[in-house]
Amino acid sequence: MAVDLTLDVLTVAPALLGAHVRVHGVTLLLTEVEAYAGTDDPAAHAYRGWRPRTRHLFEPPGTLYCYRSYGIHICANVVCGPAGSGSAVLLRAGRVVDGLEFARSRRPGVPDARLARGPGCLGQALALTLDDSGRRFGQGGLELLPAAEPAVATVSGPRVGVSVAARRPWRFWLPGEPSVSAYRASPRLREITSVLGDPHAG
DNA sequence: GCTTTGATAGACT
DNA sequence: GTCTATCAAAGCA
Repeated sequence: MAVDLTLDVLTVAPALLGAHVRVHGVTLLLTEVEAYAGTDDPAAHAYRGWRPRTRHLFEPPGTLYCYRSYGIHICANVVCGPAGSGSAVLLRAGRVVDGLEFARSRRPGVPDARLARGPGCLGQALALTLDDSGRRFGQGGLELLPAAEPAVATVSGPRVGVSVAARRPWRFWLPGEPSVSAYRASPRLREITSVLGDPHAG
């Protein structure tokens, strides 16, 4: 049962848990994702509309959108939702199920369970670069394979490192997976929190 | 032009 | 638990 990427991002995101992503010789089972609802979502890169950097977000569902974070990391998103909505699912973490040798060589000294723990690590394990942004799943060796069966259970919570709309529980993960990254509030949110109180409450 | 800011990760106390 | 390297874009003047 393939995931219909044209559905709402909040439907697509949890449906991608357990799915496989294959690129650059490594296959990853997705264990953690976050939903970003395009121009409706203050935390999304697409919120302020089309920009040169975010152009691939506005391409058809099934497009890969990669961006550079904090100077050194490459994070990957799957564009989804209605065409042109700018919605995407951030791939935060996964478990390497094939191509372990490649992933290990790209992240020397890292235990297998942590090869793709966190969006920056995931990009590194998959050897993603900004040149991969704009590629389409299903073409040129970039594949998105649906989960063999729907996830037994999923959990949701606030998105990591997001300083706005922090109350939207749009992070989804598979409970009990060692490859799921720990929650970290945005540095900016932490400042705000210290003054206004806990934004996770309520 | 110049300043601010991250959808981070790893090192450190 | 806290601190920060690092750099491309965005935002502003």
